[in-house]
Amino acid sequence: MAGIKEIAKITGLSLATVSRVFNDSSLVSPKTREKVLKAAKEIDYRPNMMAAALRSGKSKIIGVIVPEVNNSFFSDIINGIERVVSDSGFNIIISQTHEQQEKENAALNSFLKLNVDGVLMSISKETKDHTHIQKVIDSQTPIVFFDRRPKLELINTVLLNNYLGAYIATEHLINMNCEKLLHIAGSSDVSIFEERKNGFLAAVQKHKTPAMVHHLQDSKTQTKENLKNLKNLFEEHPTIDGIFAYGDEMAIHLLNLLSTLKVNIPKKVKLIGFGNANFSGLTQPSLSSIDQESSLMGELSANLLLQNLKKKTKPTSKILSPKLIKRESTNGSD
Amino acid sequence: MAGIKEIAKITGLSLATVSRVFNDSSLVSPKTREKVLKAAKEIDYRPNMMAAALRSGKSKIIGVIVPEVNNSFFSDIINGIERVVSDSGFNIIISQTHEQQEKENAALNSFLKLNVDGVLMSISKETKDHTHIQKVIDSQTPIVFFDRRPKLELINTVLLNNYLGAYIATEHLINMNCEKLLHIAGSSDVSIFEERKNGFLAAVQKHKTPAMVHHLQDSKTQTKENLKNLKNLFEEHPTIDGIFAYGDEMAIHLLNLLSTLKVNIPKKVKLIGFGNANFSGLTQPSLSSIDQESSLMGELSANLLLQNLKKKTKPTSKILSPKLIKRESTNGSD
DNA sequence: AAACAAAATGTAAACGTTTACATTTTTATT
DNA sequence: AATAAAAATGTAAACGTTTACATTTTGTTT
Repeated sequence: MAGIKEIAKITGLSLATVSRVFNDSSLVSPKTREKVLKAAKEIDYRPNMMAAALRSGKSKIIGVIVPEVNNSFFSDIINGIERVVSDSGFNIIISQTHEQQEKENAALNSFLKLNVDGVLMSISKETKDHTHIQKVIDSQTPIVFFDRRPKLELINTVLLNNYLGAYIATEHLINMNCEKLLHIAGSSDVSIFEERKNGFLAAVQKHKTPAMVHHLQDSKTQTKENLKNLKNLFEEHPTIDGIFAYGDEMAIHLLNLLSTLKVNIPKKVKLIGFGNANFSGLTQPSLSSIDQESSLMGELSANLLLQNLKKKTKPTSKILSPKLIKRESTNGSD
Repeated sequence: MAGIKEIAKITGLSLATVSRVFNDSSLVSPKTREKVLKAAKEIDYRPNMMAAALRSGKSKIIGVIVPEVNNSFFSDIINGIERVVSDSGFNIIISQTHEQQEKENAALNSFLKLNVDGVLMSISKETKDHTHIQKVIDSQTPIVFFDRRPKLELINTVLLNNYLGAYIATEHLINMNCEKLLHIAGSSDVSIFEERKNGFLAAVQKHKTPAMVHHLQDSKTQTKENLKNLKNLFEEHPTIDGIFAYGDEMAIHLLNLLSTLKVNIPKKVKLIGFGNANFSGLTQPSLSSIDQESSLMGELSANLLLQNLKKKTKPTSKILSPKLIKRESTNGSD
């Protein structure tokens, strides 16, 4: 008995007024409010969120789903979300999908059972079926998608302009006097990778720069198969002098591969990645990349969700613009 | 009305038996159990965890506190925790402290309000005051500390033998024929860094190897101040041929610094870090390090907590043994 | 000071489960 | 077949809040 009831007894007030102090404060007089807060402090009152959630239907919990927490992009997003959301007294509960649809379903199910007030998520690469997402939408739980969206209508999204990012990256290579470009493309099943490829193609076409695209055999970046193929590629096309990789991790592997092939970066070949991962500034040479404004993405998503929690607004779509980060890997003078 | 009551009505059973089907299943006959499950599927029943939590006092939520999620060590731990805990039907809720005591307090407070069944945490570097932790302990909520522990008695801990890790790392340098060693030490306020330093000192003493320890001025690794000091250090002591850095990120900075000083790693100087971060295999040369068995640490912590949830056991302390990861930075012949 | 409106407080039911306790049904024992 | 024991089910209160509605208090206007 260390609850609201206790405070009511101490102060001689009713449950209702005490409760109101902690919620809709405007309806209670300053004196009683003070009395209640004093008593609350005295008994070290901690509201029972479960009880409040049950009665009010609002859990004050926001569910966040990311593919992987150990990924600087997503953890920056989480930081952005936290910053916005914790000020409003919400708790966030994070689940990882590890890019598996099954885990995504499980996470959403847990969220519904926990009665989360809203969901922020980036769908997994593997996700094809959207019935579980539809279930969330049907349950009237507001949901905002960031970075990756499902192919559904009328949803809230905060996305990066991947096409533009790739375009900028490619133009940067061209500006640095590259004359024969290569794009290492990510899985064409993933729409953001497709957009990056398209941005690359648009830029080379615009500038009439000779270019080629290489698709990896294996979706895992660092397989022997992939590296062997790449090695062959470079040997067959020695005139390549600019590479745009679909992601920073891939770019780092290229950095290492080219180094073993005694190809100097950036003198002989310039290289740019995508994502501006936390390790991209640490390599040697440091890696030029495209920054995704990840923490801003988190903040915007969270704000959009909070807005939806207040009152159902019509579906909104925000598109962020990526930024070029110039580092050593594209910076060599000849 | 899509709850247990609905199912009771459909099946003609009482609330109690229906509830029992979803909990203490042994007390209900196979036939009725089947009937209930069928009805549950029919109406797509989703238990309301808030109600269950309120009544039973068990939230089925475990709170996890880490300094930073964007850190391969801690996210590996989280993965380990998830693996163990999700099988048992628990949800985990993750909070970051960003190494700030204030955020740690806030997180623990939220956890108590949410009535978490247990807490898994690594205290922040900044934490000096333990009253908030004591509050959790007093509230009878089981708690397990991993990697970093507060200076409190009678607590559950899962720790790494940092002393041993440092010892192994140092011995490895000596085995690779280093004759003058340097340790770049982390803040002496943090006990794990102190242990690493002690391990280093023990190893050089044992092998009678000349050695020195450098303490950074600024706790942030990559400040100009620090780099300048290090540069001076190397110029004053050109005979140094083996370095043990207190962490991998620091080691990478050294890698870059030495490279600009035209000092070849590993031919001239051998370098080893600590932590086996996700980027350590990606640098050039790749970085030798000490692996912390992070995901095992997560699993053990989670198991210990689950055990405590079942029945209050007496405080346990587990110590994990780190493993040497040999890579190029210590592997040069000559 | 009467009449009314606005502000503050109170009463009691409700949220959806779990669970102690009571009752009924089934099974086993004689 | 009677009895006891075990298994299955039922009854109803309780968990700690919130909130619709009712009531009382305070302030304002005439």
